Amino acid sequence: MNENTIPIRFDHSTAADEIAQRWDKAGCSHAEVNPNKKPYSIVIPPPNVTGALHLGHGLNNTLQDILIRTKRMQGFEALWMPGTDHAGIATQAVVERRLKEQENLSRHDIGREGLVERIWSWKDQYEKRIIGQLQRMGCSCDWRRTRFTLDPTCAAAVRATFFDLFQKQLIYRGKRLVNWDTFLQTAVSNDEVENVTKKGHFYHFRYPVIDPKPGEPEFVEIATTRPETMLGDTAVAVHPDPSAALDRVANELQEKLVAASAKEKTDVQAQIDALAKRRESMLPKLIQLRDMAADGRQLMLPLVNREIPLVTDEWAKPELGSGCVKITPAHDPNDYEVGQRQELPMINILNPDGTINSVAPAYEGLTIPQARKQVVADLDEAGLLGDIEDRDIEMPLSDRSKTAIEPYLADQWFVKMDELAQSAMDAVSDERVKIFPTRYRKGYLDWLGEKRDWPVSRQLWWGHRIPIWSATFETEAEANAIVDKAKSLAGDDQISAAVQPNADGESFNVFVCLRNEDSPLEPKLEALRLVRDADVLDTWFSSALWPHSTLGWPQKSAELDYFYPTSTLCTSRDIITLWVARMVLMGLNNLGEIPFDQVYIHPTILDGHGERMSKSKGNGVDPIDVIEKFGPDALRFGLTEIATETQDVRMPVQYECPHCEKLVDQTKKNRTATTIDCPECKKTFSTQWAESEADKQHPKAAVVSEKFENSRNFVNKFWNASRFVLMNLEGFTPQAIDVAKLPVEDRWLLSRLATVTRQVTDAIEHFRFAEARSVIYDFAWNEFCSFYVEIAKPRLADEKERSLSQNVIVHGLDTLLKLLHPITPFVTESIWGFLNEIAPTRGLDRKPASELLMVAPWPESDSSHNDAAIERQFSEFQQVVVAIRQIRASQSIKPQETVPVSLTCSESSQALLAPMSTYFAGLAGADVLAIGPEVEAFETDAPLTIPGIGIEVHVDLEKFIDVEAELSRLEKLLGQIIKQVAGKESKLANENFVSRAPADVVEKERSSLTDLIARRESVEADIKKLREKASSD
RNA sequence: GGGCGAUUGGCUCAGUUGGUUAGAGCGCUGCUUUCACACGGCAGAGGUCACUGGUUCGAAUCCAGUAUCGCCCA
Repeated sequence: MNENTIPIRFDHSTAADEIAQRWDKAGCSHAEVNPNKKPYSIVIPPPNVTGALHLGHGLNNTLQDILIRTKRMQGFEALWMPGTDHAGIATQAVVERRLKEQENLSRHDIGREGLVERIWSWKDQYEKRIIGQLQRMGCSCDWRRTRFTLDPTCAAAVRATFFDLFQKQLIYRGKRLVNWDTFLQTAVSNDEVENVTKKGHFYHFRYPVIDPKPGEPEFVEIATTRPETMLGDTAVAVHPDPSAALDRVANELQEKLVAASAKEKTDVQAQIDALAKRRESMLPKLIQLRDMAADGRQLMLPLVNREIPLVTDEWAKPELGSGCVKITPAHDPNDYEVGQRQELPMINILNPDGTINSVAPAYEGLTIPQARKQVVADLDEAGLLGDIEDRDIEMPLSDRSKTAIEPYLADQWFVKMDELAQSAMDAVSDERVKIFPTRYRKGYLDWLGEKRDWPVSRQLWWGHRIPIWSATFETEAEANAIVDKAKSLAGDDQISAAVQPNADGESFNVFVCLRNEDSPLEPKLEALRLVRDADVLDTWFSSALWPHSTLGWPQKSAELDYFYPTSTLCTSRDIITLWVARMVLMGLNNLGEIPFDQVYIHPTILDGHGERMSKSKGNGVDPIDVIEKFGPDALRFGLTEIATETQDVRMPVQYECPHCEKLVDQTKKNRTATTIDCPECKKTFSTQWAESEADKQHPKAAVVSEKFENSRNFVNKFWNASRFVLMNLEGFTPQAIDVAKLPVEDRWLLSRLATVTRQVTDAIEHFRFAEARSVIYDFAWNEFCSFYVEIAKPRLADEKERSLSQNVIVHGLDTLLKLLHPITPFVTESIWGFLNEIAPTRGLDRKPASELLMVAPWPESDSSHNDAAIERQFSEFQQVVVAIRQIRASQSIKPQETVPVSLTCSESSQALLAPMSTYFAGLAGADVLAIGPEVEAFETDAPLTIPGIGIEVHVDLEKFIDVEAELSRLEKLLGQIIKQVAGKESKLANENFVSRAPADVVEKERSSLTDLIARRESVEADIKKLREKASSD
C-alpha cells in the first residue's frame, strides 16, 4: 500500500455509509437466543417521537453503544433493543398546535380518528428521522427488533398489565385536583408544568357576615390574586390560634436576626417591628373572628349569593393580608386540602375549555380573564371591593401548550402505589438493582417512599385507551346486578368487574375491564349500557413495561427467558423516578423479577450558559450537524470525553457560518435571532427561526460545538498513524515473536499495551467513559504516535529489522483498533479493512483476523508483558529526548541542523541508551557521540541534568552558541532550583514533619533535596564557566 | 423550603485512598511545511485550586460555614 491507496484524511462522509452497510449485511448487531454464549442486554430509553434527537440523546446512545460493542467483542450475545415512545401528550400537543397554526383547526374539528391519523403520520416521519440519526451515529441496535410503545406487541403488554392491576384492585377511580391544560383539555402531570413569575394584582374583597351579633364586624376581608375563583368559594378560613401562630413567626424572625449578617439585620428587624405592630392592631379582631367561626357564623358569598361558613384552619396565615383566606377547594391545591380537612363542598366553576360553567349563570361562557374583569367590576359596584395591590404572582404554564394551567377537579384513574412502590424500594435497598453513581439512590428511594398513588389517565386521543367500560346506577342493587351480568359473559381471565360508590354516596359506578383487545365482549357490554372510557393511559405506563414488553411479554418467549432481566440501563437523572422506578415496580409485578441489574446515570448536557439544551430554546444541537462537520467518530469521541461522574456538563454552542465556516458563539441574544451577520466574513446567515422569505434567502447555519474539533483531530491523527503503518507493511509475513528477546522499545510497547488494555476495559465496565477515552487518547497520541512510530521508522527502513518490526507494530495497531472500536467504530473498521488486505494473519498469536472488527475478540491484557523495569528505562530515554529538544529550542537551533550530543550516566543507563542511540536522530535531531559514566562535557557545552535519574545531557554548541540565550536559560533554571531547595529545606527543618510523617516520605524529601543541591551547584558552575568564556572571547 | 451538584490558568474540563514542581484540550507566543499527519511537529508563557475557619507533620483533595451558579422536588 502506498500514499495513493489510502487518502491523507479519513473521509467519513463516504466511508461511514459503506461501513454501516457492511455491518448490516453481516447482521453484526442482530442478537439471537444463543445457549453457547452469555447474554448481555440493554433496552434503549425510547426517544419520544415529538421531535428529533439532540446531543443529550447523542450522549445517552453513544454510551450505550460503547457498552454493547465492548460486550459483543467480549463474546457476549449482546442485544441492544431499540425503539421509540409515543409520548402521548407531547406529541399530540405538537400536532394540535400545528393544526391550529397551519389550518386553523382544532382537534374537535377533525375528530378522534382524524387526529390520531395525523399523529401517526407525524410519528412515522419522526421515528424514521430518529432511527436515521441513531444509525448515522453508528448505534449498533438490533434494528430488526425495533419496537414502538403503541405497537401491537407493546399494546398487548399494556393490556395484560392493566387487566392484572385492575383485578388485583390496584386500579381505582377518584376525583382529584389536577393540573388542567384548558387548551389541550387534559390533565398534565406535575412534570409537565413550569412556573413563571408574572406581574399581577392582589385584590381585597369584603364578604358580608350574616346576622352579626352586637360588636361583631359586618364584613370579613379576604384577598386573592385570582378574583374569578370566588365563584367557587365554599368557606373563609381564619387561624384557630392566631396568637400562637404570631408568636411562632416572631420566634423564627428572632432566630433569623441572631444569625443574620449586618446587612440583613436591619431588614429582619423591620419585619419584627411590623409584626409587633400587626399583633397590636389585628390580634383582637382575629381572635374575635376565630370565636365567630367556632360559633358557626355564616358569610354571604357575594355575586352568587351562597351562604358559606367561616371556619378555622391553619392554612390561614395571621401574619399575612387580612389574616383571613377564601377557600376554593376545587380550584386551588392548598384550598383542596383545607376542603378535605373541613369537609367542605367542592364546587367546580369551569368547563373543560376553561370558560365559566353554569354554576355561576351570570358569568357562564366567559373566559377566565373576562370573568376576572367582570367579577372585580361587579364587586366594586356592590361596594365590596377593597384595595388592589401590585404583586408578582407565580403562574403555572403547561409545558406542552404554553397556556395557563388551571387546578381542576376531575375524575382520574389511579394506580395504588403502596405495595408496588415498596417492592421497587426493596430492590434498590438490597442492591438487586445497583444505581451508579450511588448518590442517585436517595432521590429514587425518597420519591417512592412517598407512595403517592399514580394518576394514569390522560384526557387525550393519542395513546393506549383505557380498557374500562362503565355506567352509573342509583342503587347498589342495580349496580351489582349489572356486575353479575357482566361477569357471566366470560371467565375471570377475560373480564373483571367491580362496583365503586360515588363520593356523594348517592350513586354507584360499575367498572368492567376486558382482558383482550377488540374482544367480542365489547358489544355485549355496550348492550348493558356500559360505555367505554374515553381517556388514554399516561405514556409512562407503557414505558414502565419496556424491558419486558419489547421481549414479547406476556407471551412466554425464548427471548424473555434468555435476555431478561436486562443487564444495564443507561439514562439521565431527570427520569429516575418517572421511568426507572416504574420499570422496577412493573417488572416485579409482571414477572416477579427486576428489569435490570445496573442503572447508569450519565450527566446532563447544558449549553455554554448553563442552560439545558432544547430545540425550543434554540440551543439544541442536532448530532447530524456535528456528524456532517466532524464525522460520527468525532461526535462519539467528544461525547465520551464529557461522560464523567459529574451531573452537568457544559457544551458551548456555535453557529457555523455557511459562507466562511467560521464558528460563531451562540449567545442568549443571538440564539433567538432569525438572521445573524458573521463577524468574520460579514455575510448574513439564517437560523432555525427564519420564517420570512427575506430571511430564508440567506443560507442556514448549522449549529455545532467546537468541542468536537479536538476529537476530529484525534481521529485524523490515528488515521494517519495507521496509514503510516499500512504503507510500511510491504512483504509482511507473520512470524513467531520471542518477547524476551525483543529490543527495549518493543517490550515497552507490549508492556504499555497490557496496561492500557486493562485500564480501558476496567473503565468501560465501571462506566468511567471519560477515563477510558483519555487513557486511549494519551496512549495512542503521546506514546504510540510520538515515540513508537518514530522509533519504528529507521527500523522499518532497515532490511534486517523490518520483518520483526512490522510484526510488532501491526500487533500494536491491531490492539489499538480493538480498544478504540467501541468509541470510534467507523474509522477503526475502515482501517481494519485495509489491514486485513495486507496482513490478514497477525498479532502475537498469529491468528487470522475476523473479517469485521465489530465482531473481533476484545483484547486480553497479558500481564506477563508488564515490565516495570523496561518502562522505567524507556522513560529515561524519553526524558533525554525532551532535554535535548529543550536545549535546541533555547538556542533556536534550526530543525534541519543535527547537534552533537553526549550523555553522562550510570552504567545501567548506558546499557539501555546505547542500543537506542540512533533513535535520537529522528526524535531530537541529535547525533549521540558518547554515552557512559566517564563521558565529559564539550568545550562549548550546553548541559542539562535530568532530575531524579541523574543523567547529564550535553549538547555541543560550538557551531550554534548564543551565549546570552544560554545564560538566560541557565539562570532561569537556577531560579527554579533555588526555589525548590528553599521549599524542601524548610519542610525538613520542621521537626513535626520529620518526626511525624512516614519515614519513606521523609527519606524521599531528603534524597530529593540532595539531588537538588547537586543540580544547583552544577548549574552555578556552568553559569560561571559560560561567563568566563564570554568575557575571554 | 428540601435534595443533589458545581466553583481549578482567557475558555471547556481532569485530578484515583491527603504526600515531589496541580494536568489535558482549545486559545495565546516563538520556531517549523519533500520524508504518516499543518485536523501536524517542537518549545514556551499562563493557576495564591471561590471565600472563611477547622482537622493534620502536610489539604485542590477531609470536616464545618459563607457566597455565587445550575439541576431536581415541594
